[in-house]
Amino acid sequence: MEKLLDLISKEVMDAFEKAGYKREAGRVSVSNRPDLCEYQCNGAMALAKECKCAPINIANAVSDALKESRVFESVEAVMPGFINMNLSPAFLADYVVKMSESDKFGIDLPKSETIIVDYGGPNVAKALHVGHLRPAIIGESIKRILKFMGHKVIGDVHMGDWGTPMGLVMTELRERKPDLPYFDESYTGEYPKEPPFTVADLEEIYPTASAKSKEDPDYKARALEATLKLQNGVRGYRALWDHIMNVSVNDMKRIYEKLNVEFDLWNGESTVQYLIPDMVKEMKESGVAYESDGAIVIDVKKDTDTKEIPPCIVVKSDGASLYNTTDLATIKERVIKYDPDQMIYITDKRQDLYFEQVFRAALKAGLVSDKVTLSHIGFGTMNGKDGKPFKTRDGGVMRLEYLIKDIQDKMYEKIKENKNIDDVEARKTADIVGLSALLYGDLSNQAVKDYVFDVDRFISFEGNTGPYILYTIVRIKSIISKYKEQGGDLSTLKIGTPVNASQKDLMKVLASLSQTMEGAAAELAPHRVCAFIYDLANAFNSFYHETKILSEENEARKGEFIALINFTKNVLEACIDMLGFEAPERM
RNA sequence: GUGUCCGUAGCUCAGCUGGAUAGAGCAACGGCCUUCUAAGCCGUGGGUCGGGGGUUCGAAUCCCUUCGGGCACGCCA
Repeated sequence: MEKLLDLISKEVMDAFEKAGYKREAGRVSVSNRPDLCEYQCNGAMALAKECKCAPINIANAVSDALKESRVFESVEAVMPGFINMNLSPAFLADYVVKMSESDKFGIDLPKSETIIVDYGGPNVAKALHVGHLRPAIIGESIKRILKFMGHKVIGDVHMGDWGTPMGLVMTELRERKPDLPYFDESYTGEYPKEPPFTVADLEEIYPTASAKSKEDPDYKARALEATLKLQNGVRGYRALWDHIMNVSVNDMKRIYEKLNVEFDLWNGESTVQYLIPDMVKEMKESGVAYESDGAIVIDVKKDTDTKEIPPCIVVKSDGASLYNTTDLATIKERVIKYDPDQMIYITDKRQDLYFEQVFRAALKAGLVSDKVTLSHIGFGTMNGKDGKPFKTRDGGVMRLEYLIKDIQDKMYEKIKENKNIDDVEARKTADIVGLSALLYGDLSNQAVKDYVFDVDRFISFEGNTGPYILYTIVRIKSIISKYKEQGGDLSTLKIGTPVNASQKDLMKVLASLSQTMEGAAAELAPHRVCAFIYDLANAFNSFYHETKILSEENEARKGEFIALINFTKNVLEACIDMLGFEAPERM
């Protein structure tokens, strides 16, 4: 379906043409003066100079040409040259009915693309912490938005699973349990199926090892040696690595699941190691990569640059690979395996320059064609109420699991205070509503900006929060289930012409969905979806208060109300699904 | 130093492909529950859109400049 604003614009453009002016001037926007009109066109004023006539004359001519239009209820030219319009209720109703009867609410889907979203970026053998929250939920939401828009989207968690940390863990493990068969290079038998450690062990081992290596050069040397053995495929070390991966990945999945975050690929740095030697060789042979200060680099400067862009280092001077190397190899692998149209990376915005370098290097080295869009969404820092990066009370880094639990516990307390319900249901509701608070609190901000993480504000039922949105949905669900109890049948209902102002407002908000989704998808901006559902929830609540729905005596009209709120609910639910949460039945 | 992002109400944030009186929420104050969930709705007060120039009929929005802050700038990720 054509977007509502486009339909209206077309109508006004025709009128401009009919009145003898160029049609481009007929672009319509939502009014910024709702007290005066619903939609406005400012084209007459822009046109005035070039036509050498008063803008009001143009506006008058155009509004005359629109007198017969069935799209508008009223059209008025106002000084100095605004054209103010109100939509015909019947036209609006017709539009919303068509939306409700169409697949995807009548949104015109773009050409379907294959898009890889690279987000998450956790490190194996380390507990997920608050720093992993934003990439996970922003990435997840972007993935869901793009999926909704009909794209084939592949989410890749892309773990840090191949560097020195792995060697550190193995070294510490060897200190503690030197007799394990993994460290016996003469051992040829099967290795145990059970890992020689638990997640809890792992999470304690890494910081210990990391601290030791900083103090003890000898220990550090052993860790590097272990890393090398792993990377060279020494059998015992590989087997041990598999254990670490299994234990760690299972735990990550458990936490990500709490956030409703799901990945299609559990790839990481290790995944593309096999591609690196040939890739580097080809880069050197073709001449794009050359030696500089002992390292292998690719120049990525451009004449148009306004700043100095340092070369992209592909191989370190000690011959080892680094983050850049695996990222380049990953691009190569993705092109071969998935032939994507886009790759989107979600990381901290501090990596802006880094990704610029990698993207240029990938293009220059021919790993990817210029038809493929490579983009980096850099998000800002999550700050505490003091405006400084979020820390626990004692100044440490909070584990993600605790952060989630904390917000869900607080929600539980709040629910128990307000409602008299049993613990099991309260707990279940608290988990759902708490998650909405966490996700919405983050996603409602523009991703690039730093934001203040304020649990008390997020879990509030008032204002622009997740719980408020859910409350609205639950309210609708409650009305609908009562309607059904009274013998109503939803399947026969159809949205009707609005009978009051708030109903019309609600329908106008609904009709702007495609505009919102197009923008959110183009800008990869979940906060646009948040802004939309907040508007929609507000519009519904106003309608709810102005209109008695179930006690409406006119049965046909009651049915039209129910159809409208049911559609509203469907849109709200689709939208919160794109943000990564869902609504409970009651709250 | 160079580059980049940000600066909007007391607080937290929208708005930024230029339009009429800059919007929400929180906090403050005042109304609205015998009736669909008051976790709601309606209303009041609160702003030199960091400052200064410029472009334009018109600028929070575009350009320049300046101040303040965050961040990044070759072997970390």
